[in-house]
Amino acid sequence: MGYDEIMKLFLERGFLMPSCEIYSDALAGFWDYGPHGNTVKNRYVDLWRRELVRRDGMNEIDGSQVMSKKVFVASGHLESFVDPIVRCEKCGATHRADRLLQEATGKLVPERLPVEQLDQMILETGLKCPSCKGPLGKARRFNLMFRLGVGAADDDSYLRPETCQSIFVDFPRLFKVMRLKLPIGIAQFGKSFRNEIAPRQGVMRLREFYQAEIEVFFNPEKANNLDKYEELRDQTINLDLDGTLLQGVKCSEAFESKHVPNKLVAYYLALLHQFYDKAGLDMKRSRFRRLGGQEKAFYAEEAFDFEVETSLGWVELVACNYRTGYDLAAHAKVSGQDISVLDGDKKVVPHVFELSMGIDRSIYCIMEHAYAQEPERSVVKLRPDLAPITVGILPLVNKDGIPEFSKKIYNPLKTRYDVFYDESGSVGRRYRRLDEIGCPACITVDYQTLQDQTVTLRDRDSMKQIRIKSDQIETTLDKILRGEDLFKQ
RNA sequence: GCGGUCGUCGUCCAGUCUGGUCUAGGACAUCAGCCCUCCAAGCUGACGACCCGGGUUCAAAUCCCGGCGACCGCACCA
Repeated sequence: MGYDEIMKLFLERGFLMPSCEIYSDALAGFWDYGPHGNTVKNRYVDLWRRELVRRDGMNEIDGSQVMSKKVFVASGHLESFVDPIVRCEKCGATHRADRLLQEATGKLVPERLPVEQLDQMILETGLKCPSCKGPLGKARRFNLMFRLGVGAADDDSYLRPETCQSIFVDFPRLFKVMRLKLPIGIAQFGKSFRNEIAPRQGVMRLREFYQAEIEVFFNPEKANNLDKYEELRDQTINLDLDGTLLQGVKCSEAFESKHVPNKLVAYYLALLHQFYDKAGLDMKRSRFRRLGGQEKAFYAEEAFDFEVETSLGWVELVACNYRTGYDLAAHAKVSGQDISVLDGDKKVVPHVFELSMGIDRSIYCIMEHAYAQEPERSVVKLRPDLAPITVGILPLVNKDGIPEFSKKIYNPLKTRYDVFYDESGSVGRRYRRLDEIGCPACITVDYQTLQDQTVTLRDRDSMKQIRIKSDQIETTLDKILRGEDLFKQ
């Protein structure tokens, strides 16, 4: 199913809407989650907590979104999270100054060259606009961070462009007071902000977006000394190495053939593969793509993007970056604090391997993979514990005491599950509506219920029905949420 | 940011070229009622829109300008 169908479903069924929609000056790249979208997001994050954070014994924090200027001096974002651009004075086209010069001179032009030097080079080479041969204006740096003025003094600060900087600056205290030992993962779910020049494609590129980031701190001398690696050594992943796709590579093979730098990286790639499998992605359409030198972030020594294939092409869901000691060393230098920690009896500056997950796009891709257009209906085959509604309670008819009995069933379930009570229209219509938002189960109260206290339980995917005792509803729902298939014949 | 295409009920479409008959029409969806013993049935009724601002005109959904947004292409994507 395609992007248009999914976005239509999102807009029509209360998953998502453009932020500030009713105003004419609404900005691109900002979206609000509606009730169903919000529930799916919360449930997705819960899955992330269960299957990555808790499973691996990580610590989760929640840092502030506004951070001081020096954080980004240290992180390199003030200097490097920029594009040097020049604008043509005649046709108005914007170009990357460094790339233009590189093309014209054939020499390497570092991206971080001061703008004065770029201007000088443009003057010397007599560079003109490649589109219209018009004169070029002054080069300037466009920083993708949102700047804020805090307090009456209007102190420079920034909305964080990635959640992980909170983890790095909090790390020294966390390590001490939480009695942490290397290797240790610190995780965070929250908002990040990037002033994209041209946000596109709905939630795929946002200016304000959710990330779930995991920073694994480890002793670089012990990157191959990891007991839990054995648990996942046979887990297979798909690796894309410079355009060559290796499908079904065992974690152990990936390490032994040196496709990944160490056991720790192999283990976390395998763990992430398992996570998305559980989240319901079609893993046959997934890969870890090793990034070449040009593509990597400025802080990454090795990088693998976890990507899935969708109607929009391959979409990056998680950047897996081996950041080395870059971040902690930089924060140590700029802050003047000692950020090294004790590992055994040796002081080390830990290295970092990160799993930087885009939440909004993950949810989009899971929905797209789960959406099926069947001849008679649209159905989203979400795994039950990600569904916005777990169960619908439907009286078959609106008379003879059936609604009353249905409400008796509904009321005690309300506080434990996401339940939806619906008595309007035909029962078939109500099934269809719930299918379309991914609700895995419906309970229908009929005349037999009044006789023997049984209700029908209807399965979203097969549309089959079984009868269960009404006092068995909660245990049955718990089974469904655990992923048990009660409708197999 | 640039270029192209476009913007009408929740959704899809008619109306725009050729200004007035548009008090903006239809279908689907939604809501209420009737009916109703399990997969979008039927009947009755209701709710509901010209993206925003300015201009031209006796008169603007319709023509012009600007803004915002969407899509496609370019560029960008730490």
